Amino acid sequence: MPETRASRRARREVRRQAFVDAALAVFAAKGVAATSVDDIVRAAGVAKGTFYLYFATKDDAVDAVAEAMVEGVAQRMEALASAPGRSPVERLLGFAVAVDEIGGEPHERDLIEIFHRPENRPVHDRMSERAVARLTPLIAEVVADGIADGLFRRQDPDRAAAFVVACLASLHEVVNDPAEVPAATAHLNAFVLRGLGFEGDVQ
Amino acid sequence: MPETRASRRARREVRRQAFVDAALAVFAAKGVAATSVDDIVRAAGVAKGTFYLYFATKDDAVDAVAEAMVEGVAQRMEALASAPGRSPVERLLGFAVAVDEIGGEPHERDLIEIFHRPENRPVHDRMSERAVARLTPLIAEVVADGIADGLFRRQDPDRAAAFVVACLASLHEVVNDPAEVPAATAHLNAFVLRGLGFEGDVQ
Amino acid sequence: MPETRASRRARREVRRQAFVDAALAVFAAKGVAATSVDDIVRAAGVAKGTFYLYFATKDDAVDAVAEAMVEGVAQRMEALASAPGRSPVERLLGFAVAVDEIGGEPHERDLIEIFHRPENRPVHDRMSERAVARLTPLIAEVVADGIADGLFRRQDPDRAAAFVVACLASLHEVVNDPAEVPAATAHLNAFVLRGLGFEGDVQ
Amino acid sequence: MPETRASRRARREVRRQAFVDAALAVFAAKGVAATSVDDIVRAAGVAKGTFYLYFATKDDAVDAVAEAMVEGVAQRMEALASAPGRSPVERLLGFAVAVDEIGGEPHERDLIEIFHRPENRPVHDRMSERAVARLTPLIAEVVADGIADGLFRRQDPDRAAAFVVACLASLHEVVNDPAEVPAATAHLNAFVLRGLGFEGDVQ
DNA sequence: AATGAATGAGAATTCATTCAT
DNA sequence: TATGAATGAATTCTCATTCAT
Repeated sequence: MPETRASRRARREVRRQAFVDAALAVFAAKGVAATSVDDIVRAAGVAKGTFYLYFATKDDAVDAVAEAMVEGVAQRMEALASAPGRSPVERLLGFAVAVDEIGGEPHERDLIEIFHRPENRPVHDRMSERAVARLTPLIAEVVADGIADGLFRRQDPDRAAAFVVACLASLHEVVNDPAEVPAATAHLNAFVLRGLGFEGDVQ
Repeated sequence: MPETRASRRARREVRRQAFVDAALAVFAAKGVAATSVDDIVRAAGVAKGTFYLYFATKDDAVDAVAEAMVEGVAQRMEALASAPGRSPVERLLGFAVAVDEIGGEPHERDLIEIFHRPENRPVHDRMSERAVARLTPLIAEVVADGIADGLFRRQDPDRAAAFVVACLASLHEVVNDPAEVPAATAHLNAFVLRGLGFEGDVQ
Repeated sequence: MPETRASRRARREVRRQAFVDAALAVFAAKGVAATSVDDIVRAAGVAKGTFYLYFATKDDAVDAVAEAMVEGVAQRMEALASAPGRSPVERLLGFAVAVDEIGGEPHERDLIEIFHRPENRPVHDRMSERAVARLTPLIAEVVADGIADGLFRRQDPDRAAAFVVACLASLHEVVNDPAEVPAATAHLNAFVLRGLGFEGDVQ
Repeated sequence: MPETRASRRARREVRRQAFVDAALAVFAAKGVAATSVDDIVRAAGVAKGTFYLYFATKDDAVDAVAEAMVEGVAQRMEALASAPGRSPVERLLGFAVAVDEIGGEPHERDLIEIFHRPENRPVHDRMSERAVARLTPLIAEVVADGIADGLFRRQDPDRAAAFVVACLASLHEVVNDPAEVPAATAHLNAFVLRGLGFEGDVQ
C-alpha cells in the first residue's frame, strides 16, 4: 500500500522535529552562533544533505527552534487567557504562573539555560520577538476584558499589554536565585495589577 | 617637540571614535552580523591592520559601539536621577522623557534605526544589556527615595527598578508612529507610577 | 550497492596520498614555510575546503609528508635489521646501502632535493626527527646483537645507535657529488664499525 | 667633538648585540617561528622602526642570533684545535669537553634550551648549519694532523671530520639527563677515536 | 638616530550549501 | 529519501616592512 499523503506529511513533521530537538541540544551546549549545520546533523545522527531536505536554510532551522520553544508557553497562556468563568485578574495572575513554570519540561529548561547565557542572545532575541508577538494579543484581550468589567482603568489595551509583557519577560532576566521566584512573581503581579489600575487587594 | 603622552592618548581616542562612527554607519546600513571588519575599515578609509591597532577584536569594536550608544542616554538620566530639589516622582517622569529624546542626535537616531531592524538584534542586545546594567541602579535609587518619602509602597527597589526599566525599554519596541510617542509616554508614566504604588495624581 | 566501509577508507587514503604528493611537489619547488594551503590545493586541483576534509591543519599535512618520506627508508631498513641468518655486521652495512639508495624513487629524489635546500629546513627537521625516532631502535637492536655475539665492545646500545644514526644522516648532508657516494659509504662503514669496536676486516 | 667613525661603529655593534640578546630571550621563551619583530622590539625596549636600522630583515636577525650562539663554542674549539704541544688525540678529546661546556654561560644555556624544544627547530637548524660549517674544518685539521702523526688511519680528513661533527652534535640531542653527560662523552670519545683508527688506550 | 602609526597582502580556517550517487 | 564528499567565498587576524615626523 503506497503511503498516503497525510502519513507522509506526518512522517516529515516527526523528522523535522527530530532536527529541532537535536539543534536545541547543541544550541544549549555551545550557543547558537557557534553551532554549525555540521553540529546539528551530527547530533541528529544523519548526513548533512538530509538537513537540507527539511530546512531551506540554517536560519530556517533556528526559527523552527525558536518557534518550538515559544509555542509551549504560548499554548498554556492561551488556555489561561480564555479560561471561562475566571476573572481578568485571575487570568492575569495565571500568566505569571505560566511564565514561572517555564523550565518544568526539559525542553523549557533548556530554554531558560539559553535565556541566560549571554552568548546565546540571538535565539533569545528571536524567541522574545515571537513571544512578544504571540503573547501580547493574549494579554491585551484580558486587559480589555478587565477594562470592560470596570476592574482596570480605561487605557489602550495593546499598549498596556506591551508593558505587561515587558515586565513578564524581565522576570527571567532578573531573578537568578530560584528561591526568589515566588517573591518576585508576587511583586510583579502587584506591580502590574496596580499599574493597570486595579484597586482591589492583590494576592 | 616630541608629542606628549597626553596628546597621544587624546589622538588615539579620536581615532578610536572615528572607527566607532564608521562602524555605526555600516551597522546601521547592513546589520551587525553581516558587517565584516573589511566593511568597517573601508568605511573608515584606513587599512585593515589599522583596525587592529585600536581594537583587539571585531567584538571589541561592537562593544565600543554599544557603549557609545548607551552612554549618551545614561548620562542624561544620571543627571536627572540626581537632580537636587526634585521629587522622586518628577525624577522618574524625567526618565521617560530622556528615553523619548533618544533620537534627538544623529548618533541616537541611528540607535533607533538599529533598534527596530530585526537583523540588527545583536547590537540591540548588547546595548540593552548595557543599558539595563547602567540604568537599573539609577532607577532603583529613585524608587528607594520615593519609598523613604512615603510616596511609593514598600518594596524591593531593585526588583521594582527592573520592571520600570523593562517598561521603558518596551517604549521603543512598541511605538512605531512617532506621533504616538507622547500618548505612549503618558501611559507608561501612569502605569509605572501606579505600579510603584503612587497614589497621587499622575500627569 | 552502497559503498562498503573498507572501500571508503581506501578511497580516503588514496585521496590523502594525492594531497601528500601535491604538497611534496610544492614543497620541493618553493620550500615548506613559503607554501600556503592555497598552493597545495592548487597543485592538487581541488577546492580549499577539501584540504580540510583530509587534514585538520596545515601542519598535519606537513607531518604526513614527512612521515611518507621517512617510511620508505624505514621499512627497507626494518627488513634489513631483522634479516635472518645475517650477522650484525652485515646488517649494519646494509643500513648504509639503504640510506644510499634514498633517491632511487622519484619520491625519495625529492626528499634529497629538500634535504639540501637550506630554505627547506623545517621539513628536513621533521623528517630527521621522525627518522631518528624510527631508525635508532632498529640500529640499537643490531648493536645489541653484535655485542651479544662478541663482535662489538660492551657499550650502551642506545647511545651507540645514536652515534651511528648521526653518521648515517650526515652522509646526505656531506656528499654533494653522487660519484663520491660509494667511497663515502665505505668510509662511513669503516668508521662506524671501528667505532663500535669491531676488529675484523671491514669491507 | 664629533664622534669618530670607529666609535660610531662600536656603538652600532653594541646596539645590534642588544637586539640579539633580546631576540635570544624571546626565542627561548616562545619559539622562533612564533616570535614577531614586535616581540623583539618590545623585549629590547625600543620602537619597531629602530629594529630596521640594524637589521635589513627579520631573517637577518635570526641569522645574527644563530651566529652569536655558535661563535662562542667555535672560538673555544678554535683555541683547542691549535693548542701547541698537544697531541691530536688530546685536542680531539678537548672538543667534546667544549661541546659539553655549552650551557656554562647564560647565553649558551639558552642555546641548549632552544636545542631541545621541538618548536624551536628552525634556529637549531640554522645553528647546526653554521656550527657544521665552522667546526668541520677545525676538526679536519686535527684529523689530518693525527694521520700525519700515524695516530689515525689514512682517510679523507674532511669526510672523517663530518662524521665526528655529526656525533658531537648528537650529544645534545640524545642526552636528556645531565647526570649522563660524562658517561655519554666518554662513550662518544671512545667511539670517535676508534672510528678514526686510533689504537691506543682511550680515556 | 629614533619613533611608532600605518599599511595591506596574505595566512589559516570555517561553513552553508550543492549534487552525484 | 538519504548520503557525505566537495565546494569556494568569506572571515578574522597577523606581521614584516615603510615612512613622515
